[in-house]
Amino acid sequence: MSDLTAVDVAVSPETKFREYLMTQGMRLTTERETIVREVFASHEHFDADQLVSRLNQRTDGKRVSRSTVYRALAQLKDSGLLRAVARPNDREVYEHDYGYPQHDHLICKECGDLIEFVDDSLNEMLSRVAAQNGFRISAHRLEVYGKCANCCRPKRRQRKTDMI
Amino acid sequence: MSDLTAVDVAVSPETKFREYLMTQGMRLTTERETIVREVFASHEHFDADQLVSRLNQRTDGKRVSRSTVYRALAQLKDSGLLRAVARPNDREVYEHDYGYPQHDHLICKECGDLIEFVDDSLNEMLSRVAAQNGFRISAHRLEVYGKCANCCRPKRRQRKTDMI
DNA sequence: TTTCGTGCAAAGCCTTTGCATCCAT
DNA sequence: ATGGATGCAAAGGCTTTGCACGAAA
Repeated sequence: MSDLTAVDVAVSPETKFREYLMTQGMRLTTERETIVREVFASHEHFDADQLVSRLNQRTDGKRVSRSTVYRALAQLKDSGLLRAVARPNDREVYEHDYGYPQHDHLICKECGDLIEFVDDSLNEMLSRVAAQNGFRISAHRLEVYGKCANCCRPKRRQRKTDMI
Repeated sequence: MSDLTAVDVAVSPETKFREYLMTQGMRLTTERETIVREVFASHEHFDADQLVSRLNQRTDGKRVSRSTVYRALAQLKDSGLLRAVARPNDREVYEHDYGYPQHDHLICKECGDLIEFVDDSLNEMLSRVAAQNGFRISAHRLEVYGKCANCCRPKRRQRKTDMI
């Protein structure tokens, strides 16, 4: 992800997941633990398929079936550990919703890059609008589409990370 | 839709659609014309399936196949006449993007109602963020999830349009 | 005639689910 | 022993596409 600062959290994702599962009469199985760890091993955005691939590449034999991954993703979302942020290619894209500050995204239509940003005035605006409509907000999703700085500039060839 | 005021437009949706199609070397066929008219006959949000149903209920024999509807929706989107606004039940939901002011939505998780709103500070914020990131915005989608006024209040039974 | 469009049915794609087997308590 | 969990394969649900026929220029 970008340069947003991680937030201090009291307990690890595994623990938080276990606590959630317990409230649902479920257990933190080996598979589910493997998945949470893999999910929180990196701050990148990912979709179900990418997660499955990452799990399949493991050499420690801790593979998990696709079904279990999908089931776990739903549980991670319900537990507040993950959040669905976009659906670029008809695939749900997830990101950490635990230990990470709330933010929104600029989405480049050319290279698909997701740029995170935070702006307080958005929340002020949302509160105002909610009040005006007697609406009780539980969440929001703001996706800003366009062209990122890199894709905007005149290109000889496309350069990914420039300025070396 | 809600109480947003329609914007004056120079040409009809049909005309605008025809113009777009011509630039693509396509024609405004009877089917496509039937679809644009049906789409712009009402300001409600709709999904592909609802549009197909509306077209199937016609008694004037002007029915259109599902494939053609899907193809036309893509063209209407490309032409700037329609915009995809949400995807509540895995169905893409569309609304008019022509002759209607730009706005965003409060989406009630209980009853599924879409409430439109406009707030200038959002655009100010977006411009600022875009500038900071060297990002060129082409569009945005803001979905605010929660509970609408109607669903919030203590209910004996659920009432749709109250206060009679 | 030639190109574009339509309709039908089949295929695609991501995701969900039925079901038999397994595992931990 | 027992209820939840996993994996596989099949089913689902929306959307897209191949293809032959039809219509307009």
